[in-house]
Amino acid sequence: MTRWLDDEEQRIWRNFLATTQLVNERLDRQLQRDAGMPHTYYMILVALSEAPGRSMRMTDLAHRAQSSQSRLSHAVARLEERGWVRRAPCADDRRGNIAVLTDDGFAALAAAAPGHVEEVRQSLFDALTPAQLHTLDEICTAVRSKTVGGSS
Amino acid sequence: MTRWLDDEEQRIWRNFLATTQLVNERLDRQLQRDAGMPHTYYMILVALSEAPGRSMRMTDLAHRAQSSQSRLSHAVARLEERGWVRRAPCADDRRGNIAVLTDDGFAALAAAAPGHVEEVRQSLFDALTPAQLHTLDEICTAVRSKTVGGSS
DNA sequence: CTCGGAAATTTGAACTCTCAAGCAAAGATA
DNA sequence: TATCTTTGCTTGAGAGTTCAAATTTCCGAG
Repeated sequence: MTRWLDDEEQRIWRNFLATTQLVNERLDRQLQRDAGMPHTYYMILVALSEAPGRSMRMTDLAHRAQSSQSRLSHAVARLEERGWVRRAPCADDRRGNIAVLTDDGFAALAAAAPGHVEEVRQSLFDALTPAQLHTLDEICTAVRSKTVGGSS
Repeated sequence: MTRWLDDEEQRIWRNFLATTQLVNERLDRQLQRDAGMPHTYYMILVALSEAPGRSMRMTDLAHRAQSSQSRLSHAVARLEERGWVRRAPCADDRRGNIAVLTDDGFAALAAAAPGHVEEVRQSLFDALTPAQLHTLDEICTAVRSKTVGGSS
């Protein structure tokens, strides 16, 4: 009673897989090469840069940057070593930690952004028509809203 | 002269990113949990299982399984330790190596497949209408055919 | 035949990610 | 106030990925 994929579904699935992997690899490679950081770190810096005070609680930051808490914790540790982020204790909750984007971190992000955006355009947007882009948006929303939370 | 993303493009980009990451995570988690292997290993086993003689040259296998040669080499080493794949020298090219799927490897794949397919359906197909699926296919093809090879 | 470059593959080190534990502080309950 | 549970975050170990540097073999030009 397994709902196997037929040939056409298989083809589409593999097409999808190859595509998303391609985009991811290009993104990661560009950032690593030109800015010396993986895409996940870039997302963390972006999230911080958009937060009020360029700072955020670790848990909130994890959600914003689409990261697990453990991953974020490790990543922030590395970013702290580079002087791009620093940690500060949270005033109203002594368990909490706040990650703050430093000026150096902001500068690193600003330096990395143009090359990254260009890669995003070349890897995705430039290949699509406005109509395709619109449908892609709908597709992503549909996939995400389906079974967002699984029982653990 | 950076071609920045406007607000709408930003939103779509992040939607896309979150979606592909979600699908990937679900895939990886399901396989790791239920079959004890990451998705990349699964793809290698699938590629081998579909090859004549259930065997393939390393380089061909790397292409088929969307892997770098280095990654494949490491992966096959691990798969060999589990007895799921073995290496054989290549007859007509002494540099070459052939990866062969063992019976145990085939059995492991067969055991993993149903759960994986179900996850694929739940994570992607079930959320989409036939029209969306068709467009998704076109989108992926468009993205992949655009700038397939970059100058290195 | 010989030399030099290209191709096939592996290896090692550095790095990131995941998972399972492990603390410490906060909240709830009695 | 004395637990008990939950929340926030970190830590360590194990595993996979990447990049650059070998290694071995093949191929073509002299």
